Amino acid sequence: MPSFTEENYLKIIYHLSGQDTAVQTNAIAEKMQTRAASVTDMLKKLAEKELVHYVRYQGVHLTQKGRAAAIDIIRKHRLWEVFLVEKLQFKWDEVHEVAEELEHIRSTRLIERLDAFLGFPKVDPHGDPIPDQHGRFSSLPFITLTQLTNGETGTITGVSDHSSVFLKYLEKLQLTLGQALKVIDVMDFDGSVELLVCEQSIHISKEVAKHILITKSYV
Amino acid sequence: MPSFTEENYLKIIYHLSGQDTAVQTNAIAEKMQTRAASVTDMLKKLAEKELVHYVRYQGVHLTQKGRAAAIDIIRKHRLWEVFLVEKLQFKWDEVHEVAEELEHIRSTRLIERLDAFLGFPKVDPHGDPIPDQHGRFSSLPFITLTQLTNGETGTITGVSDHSSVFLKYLEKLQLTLGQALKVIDVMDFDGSVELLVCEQSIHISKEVAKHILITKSYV
DNA sequence: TATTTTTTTTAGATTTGTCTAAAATTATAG
DNA sequence: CTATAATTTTAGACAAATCTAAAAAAAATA
Repeated sequence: MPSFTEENYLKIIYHLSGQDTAVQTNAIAEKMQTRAASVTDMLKKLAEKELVHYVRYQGVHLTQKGRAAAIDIIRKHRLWEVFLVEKLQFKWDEVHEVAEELEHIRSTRLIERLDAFLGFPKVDPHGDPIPDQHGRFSSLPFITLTQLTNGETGTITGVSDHSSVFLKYLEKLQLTLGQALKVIDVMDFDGSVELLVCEQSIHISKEVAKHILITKSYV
Repeated sequence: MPSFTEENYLKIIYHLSGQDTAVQTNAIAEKMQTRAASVTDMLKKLAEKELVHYVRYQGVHLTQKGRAAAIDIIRKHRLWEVFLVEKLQFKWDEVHEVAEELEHIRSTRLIERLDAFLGFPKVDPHGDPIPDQHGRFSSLPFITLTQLTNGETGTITGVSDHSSVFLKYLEKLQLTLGQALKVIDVMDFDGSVELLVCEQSIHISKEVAKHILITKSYV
């Protein structure tokens, strides 16, 4: 079984993986808050354990086994986040750090019973889908708010930045999960967006819009 | 803040501490499943951090600071055990290992909210008292079943062995928390005990009786 | 294509917690 | 009270995960 640290590497490699582009050493180093040399060392070890495919100077990608391990950690992380918000009254911007710790608890029975206790939730407090026992996502087709054009409407179903500052900012603007909105105008020069939310007009930057995930509605 | 391993040492030293007798290196080694040499190394480090008083060849005992840290871990361990039994339908013999992991999660907010969520329980599923935020126990005066004499009655309010085998055995005999019982006879030659439980007579060894904690009733 | 820059890897050291084997200390027994 | 036994500590080593500094490879630029 992978160590605590190995699990963190796998999770980060998973999140950095696009469709068949290899993940670079430096990218991992930045996310792990460590040095490239340390990453190289770890990649060799993970390759040894057949959790990643690794070719020197070419970056890595996960093997089947590595991906399964990563998804398992993500499952645990997201279930614990639901627990913290639903049962312990944490706010959506308070859960990340604690879930980072809880995700490493090793007990299959625990996580299956937690899942049942929570009523088999499909998404976490940020709208991210929770994989089932077999690692399958019931994935809703997300688009970002920047992909909506003038006059289109949708519902906020996720966010792609989990930092406390970002989430607190959204909350202040009432841009929380489930919120319906309409794009009034997208500014050409900077991509910022004017929205109609709760019958009020608000204005957000492109940077913010990029991290808000939408399910389009066709009214 | 102490490391994961340091926390385990503190907890074990706490459990091995009697009234002002120093705890021996070998005793710690046995509980930690490690070698005496490793324990010596760790004791030096804990002494450095002022978590224990340590004199070479004389054993250790906890400082105020060390005791507070140990009690904090015990509090977390026991609260998680209550959670596992009350909310996730674990049995009392299944919780120990998982709680050993959960007790190391570092979040004051988490543990205070968990406490509230559970309704501020006073004892864990084995009857052990749960210290409050300030490390205070609401300690009931326990005696062991071996201290009851012929004809005396009492209620099971705790156990001092948390192993799965022991707990499963008790369960089979219906010797669970809250169970009322009466001592019919204590055998002189081996200290084994004949009990009246649920209107049935059962016989248990001294070894077993020693680990059953009783609150005496005066009927 | 040759040169510079960026990225990645190697080599060697450090820290944490562990180990074995041997030495030192304390306890026990005749 | 000395000899033996048990306990504890030191010395030196190891594995995991990290680091710095320098070398190697790949990418970018002229």
